[in-house]
Amino acid sequence: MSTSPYIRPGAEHLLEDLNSAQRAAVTHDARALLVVAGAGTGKTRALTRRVAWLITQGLPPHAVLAITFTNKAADELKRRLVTLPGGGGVWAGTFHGFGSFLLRRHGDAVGIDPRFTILDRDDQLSVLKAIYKDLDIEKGVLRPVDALAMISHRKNGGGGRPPIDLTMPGVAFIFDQLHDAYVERLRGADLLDFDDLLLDSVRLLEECDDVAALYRERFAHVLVDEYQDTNLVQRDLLRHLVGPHQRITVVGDPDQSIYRWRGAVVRNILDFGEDFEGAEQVLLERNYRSTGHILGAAEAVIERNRERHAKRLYTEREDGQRVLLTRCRDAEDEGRAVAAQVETWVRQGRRHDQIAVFYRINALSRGIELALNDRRIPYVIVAGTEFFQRREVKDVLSYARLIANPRDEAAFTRIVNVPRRGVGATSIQRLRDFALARELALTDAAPRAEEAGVSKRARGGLQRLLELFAKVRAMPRAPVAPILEALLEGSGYRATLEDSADDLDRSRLENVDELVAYAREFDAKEASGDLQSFLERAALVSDQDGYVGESGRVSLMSVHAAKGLEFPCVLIAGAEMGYFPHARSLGEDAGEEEERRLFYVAMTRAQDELAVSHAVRRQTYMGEEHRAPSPYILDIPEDRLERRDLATWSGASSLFDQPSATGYAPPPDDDVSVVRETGLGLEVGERVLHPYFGPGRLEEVGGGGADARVTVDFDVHGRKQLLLRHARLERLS
DNA sequence: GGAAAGACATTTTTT
DNA sequence: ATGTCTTTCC
Repeated sequence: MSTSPYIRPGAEHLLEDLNSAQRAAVTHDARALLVVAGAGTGKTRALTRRVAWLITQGLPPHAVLAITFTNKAADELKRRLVTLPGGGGVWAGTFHGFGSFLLRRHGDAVGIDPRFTILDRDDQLSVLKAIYKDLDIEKGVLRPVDALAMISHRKNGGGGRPPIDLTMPGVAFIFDQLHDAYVERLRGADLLDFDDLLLDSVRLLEECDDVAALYRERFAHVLVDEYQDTNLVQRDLLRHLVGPHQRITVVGDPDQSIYRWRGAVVRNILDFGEDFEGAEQVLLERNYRSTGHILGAAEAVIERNRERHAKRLYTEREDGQRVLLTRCRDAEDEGRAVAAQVETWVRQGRRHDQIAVFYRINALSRGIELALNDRRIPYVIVAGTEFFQRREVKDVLSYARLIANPRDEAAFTRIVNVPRRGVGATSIQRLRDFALARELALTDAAPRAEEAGVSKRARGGLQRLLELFAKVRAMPRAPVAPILEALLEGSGYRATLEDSADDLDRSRLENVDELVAYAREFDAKEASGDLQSFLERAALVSDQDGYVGESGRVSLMSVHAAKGLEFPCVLIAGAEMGYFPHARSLGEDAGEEEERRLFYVAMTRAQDELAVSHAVRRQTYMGEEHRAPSPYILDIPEDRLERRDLATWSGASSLFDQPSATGYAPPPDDDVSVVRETGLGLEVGERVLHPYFGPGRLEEVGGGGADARVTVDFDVHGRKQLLLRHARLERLS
């Protein structure tokens, strides 16, 4: 391992409080460096320090490109660098932000109007739905959401499972039509979706040598955080950006790759050495975050994955409390158990904001919220419906988008009749048909509404809307807040909310005001910020960017939202088959491995205390289901667990008042004729016993070796597919 | 064209 | 159980 030969004066303090592996990561002079940083090993710290280090070694800050997963991470990085001389010049942002940056400047070289608008998922769906109507396509054969998923899948360069089955009769034909129309529609209206931001950036660098040369010249060192969650297009972007004389550093942890469904490929980080010549790596394995029991339990879970990078985390912390595993009768019980546990921790001196509850799917928050409300425990939901996704906020932004880009069809459709101005579905469709036939943008068709056969009433509404746009377009593009105000007043949007008797509209009005306040703040802070950069900011902020610690409340969030965070006390709810792993991932190895990583990510957020709960029965929209505990729990060594059972019949609810209830018998150990690793000794038709599902009949054995999977028809729980490796089946003779 | 009532499907995670 | 889409009626 080679490190820099000498240290410039003044840089030593950057290394003082680092361990030797971290130092190596910070000072390494490899052309391409992969830092594999396990959970809680000081990854962000190493990355920030490395940037600082490079700068103190003489690299000009503006020659540094730092790509992070969220805007929050980028802001954090910038904040820390500001203290360095010239540190403010670093370009830090997300992949999508960088793509947007490139295309705004050079998009015209590849036929993209630099005034393009960024479409989020909602907008994409509305464009697609309009296409269904225009092309007279039934939604029955292929749902818009699935078509969209497939479009995105294709844009991301395939990889993994296609979201829809194109071999189904008629599907491929319809999909092709939708796909082509979608692409064409976006291009025609200067709209880019998230995927386009990356894809077109790659195209730009590929096709325009001078642009590529310009940025290869400018960025001498590229750093990427959370590399395990990059997709193929992002990797290509980096490869085009990083020429032979540049350096690249990527940081990540393959065990925390949890965005496969969005196109991320773990192989990116595993294959880093092949993608970037002369790559070297540094392993960060010392965990500073968790107690021995928590880390040991998490490691035991993740070890079972096959596709991983060899590493073994260790901690020098005490073992601490065992992982508390609570078996609950149903969701209601689980909610109460969670609330009781929060109270216990608070009694022991924890603050509410030191506690977090994680779940696999957002829908699970409901039951927990109810229970916390019952006990008057303050909480905050992280993510959920995010501010910029709210209907009213999107409405106002759509107005603003039409000022910036008059051809923004998605925005036009959204607000043309909000508030009501007599332009209903029929009028919109007439207008659209008219525009389509003449290859016009919707807004260009609007003045010719009469030709399009739009009714007189609707024409009046359109007229008023167009006048508003003309008026506001005459305003300067900065500051932003007055533009929003003018739109709110001129459209009657605010007045409609103010006059409404609906409670919901009340809070909508507040959100609208909050948006204006946000714009004011933007105006004050961003000296060069105009409407376009404001809209860009609004389009590219993520849920995770909104998280604030120190709220004095318990945090509730999905495991995905928890990525990158840490809490002294963590509860994981719903640790059951169906959630961990999620039902939809079953039957696909890569998917199941990701589910395990997800559980691992959840566990490793915890610093001091970790509690896991599962319910044996759960109410779904189809009725009541029996739930087996998550197989991942079975992988936690018994001596790191403390079990509690609230599902036995005798006085379960009284147990809430005595948290130290006695445990139930652990599942039988693998002694008697337990079959693992291979299917040897088990035959189809045989009766078998599963520790949680109970007795059943073996119906099918598929695959071989460690990947063998079996189908068992359980007497009580019905037919299940299991990975033999994890199933712990016993023969019942 | 619009509001209200009813049908309907819907649940993974989101830059 | 909820929110979204469709139908129905004014």
